[in-house]
Amino acid sequence: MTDYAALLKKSGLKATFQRMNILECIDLHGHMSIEAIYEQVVKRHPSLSLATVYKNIILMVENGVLVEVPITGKKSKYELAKEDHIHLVCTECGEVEDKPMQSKTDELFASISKQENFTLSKQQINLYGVCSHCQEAVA
Amino acid sequence: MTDYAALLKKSGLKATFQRMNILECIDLHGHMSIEAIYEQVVKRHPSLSLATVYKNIILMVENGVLVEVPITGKKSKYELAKEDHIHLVCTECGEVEDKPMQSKTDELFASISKQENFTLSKQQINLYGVCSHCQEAVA
DNA sequence: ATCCTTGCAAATGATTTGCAAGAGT
DNA sequence: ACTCTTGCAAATCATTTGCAAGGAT
Repeated sequence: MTDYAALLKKSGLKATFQRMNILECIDLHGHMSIEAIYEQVVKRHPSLSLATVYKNIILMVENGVLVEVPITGKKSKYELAKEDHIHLVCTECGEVEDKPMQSKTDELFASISKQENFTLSKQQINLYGVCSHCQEAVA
Repeated sequence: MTDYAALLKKSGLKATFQRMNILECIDLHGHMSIEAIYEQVVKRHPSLSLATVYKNIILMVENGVLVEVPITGKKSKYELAKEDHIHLVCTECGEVEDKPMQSKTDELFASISKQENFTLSKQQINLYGVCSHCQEAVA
C-alpha cells in the first residue's frame, strides 16, 4: 500500500499533502492516536495544525479510509481500513499488533448475529495483555 | 446481584449512598455512559455532583467492580464486572446487549496468545450492527 | 476519632468551530 | 475558476483537581 493519493480519490477525497502524510504515518506505524500522528507529521510539515489532523481523521473515518480502534483506558487509535483482524493490545507499552481473524470466529459471530436477528456490520476483537517484548523487559 | 454494599466492601471500598446508587443504576440498565449515569442518579440524589460520578467510576474500575466498554465513535460505557461475554452494539439506538462467550472462541484466543507469547489478561469482543428492534422501526 | 468521600468551583485538557487565505482538480 | 481544505484563534465540551464540610467504619 503506497498510493495514498489513489486511495483518497477512490474514496471521494482530495489528495492533499496533509492527508497523504497522515496516511503514510499511520501505515508505517500501524496504529496511532491523533496526538501521535500530529507529532510525527508536524516534523515534516511544521505549519500543520492539530485541528487539521482532527478534521481529516474524522473525514477519513467517515469515508472508510481509516478505522477507529477504541482501547480500554486510553484514547482511540486509528488504522488503515483493511480486512477484519484481531488486535493484541499490550497494557505495558501500549502497542497494538494485528493477527488475522480466524474463519471459525467469523462463522461463530455470523451465527450469533443470525440467531439474534442482528444485522452485523463490523467486528472488533481486542485482546489485552503483555506482549513478549515487555515480558522480557521485566525479567 | 443486589447487595451492592457487600460488593463494594469486598472490593475494599466504602459503601456510600452514591456508589450504591451508581451500581444499581448500571445493573438495571446493563451498560451506561458516565453522563447517563449522572442523569439517572441525580434524580434520586439532587445534590449529586458529576465529579463524584467520575471519581467513583474510575475508582470502581480500578478496583475491579466495573469494566469499561469502549465503543467506536462514542463515549465509553460501563458495566458491572462479570464473566467474559460478547457485546452486540446497535449503531442505531446505541444499546449494548450481552451474549455469552463461546468456549471455542476462548480456546482460539488462548492459542493465539500462546503462539505469540502474549500474556492474555482480558478479552473484548464488540459486534456492531443494527438490532432487531431498530430494524423493525425502519421497516 | 479517623480517614475517606462528597460537592463545589476552578483548572486543565481535548475536541470543535468560524473564517479568511491557500491548494487541488 | 471553482470548491474544498488549511491554519489560526476562539469557543465549547469533557475530565480532573483542590479543598472544606460531611459521612462511613
